[in-house]
Amino acid sequence: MAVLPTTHVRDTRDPLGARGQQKGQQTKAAIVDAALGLATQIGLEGLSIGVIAEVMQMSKSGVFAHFGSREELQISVVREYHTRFEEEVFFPALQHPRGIPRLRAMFNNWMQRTSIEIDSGCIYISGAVEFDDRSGPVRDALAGSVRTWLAAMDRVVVQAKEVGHLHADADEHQVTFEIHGLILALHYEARFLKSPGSVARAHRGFDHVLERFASRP
Amino acid sequence: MAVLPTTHVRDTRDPLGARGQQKGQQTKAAIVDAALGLATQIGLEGLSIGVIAEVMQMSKSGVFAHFGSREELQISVVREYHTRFEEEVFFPALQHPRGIPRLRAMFNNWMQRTSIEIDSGCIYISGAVEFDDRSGPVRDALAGSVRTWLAAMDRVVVQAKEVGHLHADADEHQVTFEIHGLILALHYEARFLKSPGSVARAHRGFDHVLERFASRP
DNA sequence: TGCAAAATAGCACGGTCGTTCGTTTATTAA
DNA sequence: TTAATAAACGAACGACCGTGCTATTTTGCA
Repeated sequence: MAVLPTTHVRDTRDPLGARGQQKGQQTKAAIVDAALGLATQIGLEGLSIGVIAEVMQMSKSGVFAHFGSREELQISVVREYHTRFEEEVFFPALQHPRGIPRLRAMFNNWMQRTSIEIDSGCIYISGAVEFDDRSGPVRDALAGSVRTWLAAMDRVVVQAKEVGHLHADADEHQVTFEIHGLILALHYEARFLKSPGSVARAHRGFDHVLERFASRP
Repeated sequence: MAVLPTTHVRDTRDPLGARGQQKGQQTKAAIVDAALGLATQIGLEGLSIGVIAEVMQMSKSGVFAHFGSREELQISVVREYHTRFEEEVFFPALQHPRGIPRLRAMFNNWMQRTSIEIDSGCIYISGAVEFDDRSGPVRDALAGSVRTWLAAMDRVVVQAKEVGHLHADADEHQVTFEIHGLILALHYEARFLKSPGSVARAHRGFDHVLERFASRP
């Protein structure tokens, strides 16, 4: 069953690149996209193949065949979310110079995304609750993504120490922990409690963290 | 169906007090207790009457009859959680003098409870995710409980300003917001990510909040 | 002790779920 | 154009769910 190279160039399309996907790959991507949209609202556990099929105007079995199991579908959604999070929050912040500018950019991007997610929900937060005492590949994928992201935050804080913006004995995990708390409080109070003013409070909280850990000249 | 007073003392039992419940009330309380235990682990939405019946060694319909609907059962669980939260976190803190001592006691009790809930889960947190974009009586009960609790925190912060422990222009909502964030970060990083050292970080975060808002002599 | 009322059980219904399987249609490469 | 392959469908399954009925058992009071 080895795939042998053909003697001719495969049509005008490129074999794997840009838009040269097989029909199935396109459909699968569209399903994941739709599923991600649903999952942000009703959670990963709320995902049902029937509902997705309805949204996609496909049969249940048609959707199912692309993944082989509901779990695999959930994992695909987590991976897609991870990619988008990176693209929206992490990479753009790298444009800013190391230290507080980059840290602030990262927080702002994160805030920006969380603010949008006040309406749509965040699977890093809902997923944490849904899978906090379970085990299995979905949980592993989710926790892996979040740990990767928090570790990236840690590195940015370390850089801020290295360039002298934050004082040298600041614990990067402590800084990240407190910032993470602000994001979680924002999500909780704005999305669940519908408290007005939460966004401003998160921003002020971030300033407080910077003040606390800034290097005193 | 008015309950008329009997001419004789009702047996040796007191009519409504301590343990003098009708059999049904006792059973109902036991069901709510079991359901609360389950809900902290698998969430309010994860509650199923069948599983509760199994735990209680009763029939599904026997359990069901006490509540009339699954929703009513969920609300009973929320109310029970509210009561216990008050008893464990709020009331004991009132023993401490107003100002920072009481605020600290309240945070410590909250932390204590959250630390335990690293194993068992917290329905104020899981419930927020499960019901954040839904409406209905369960959501209302949950949001009401949480708002009551956060408002109590606000009052304690205001008192701390009044007695001069925190500076007068500190915004109590900001203080509560940041403290809430610490609790949420603790729950997230300890329960979901299993990161060691989270409890210490939450405590240090609380100290930072106090430093930030303490009145400078 | 007897009797009404309360508590619990048993059973079935309609519904949704993930998954399986055989079939049919659409796509792709020769 | 054709033959092989991929993709999608449709129907059915077993399991679990909340809930509504009607018996049956248990309880509590006279």
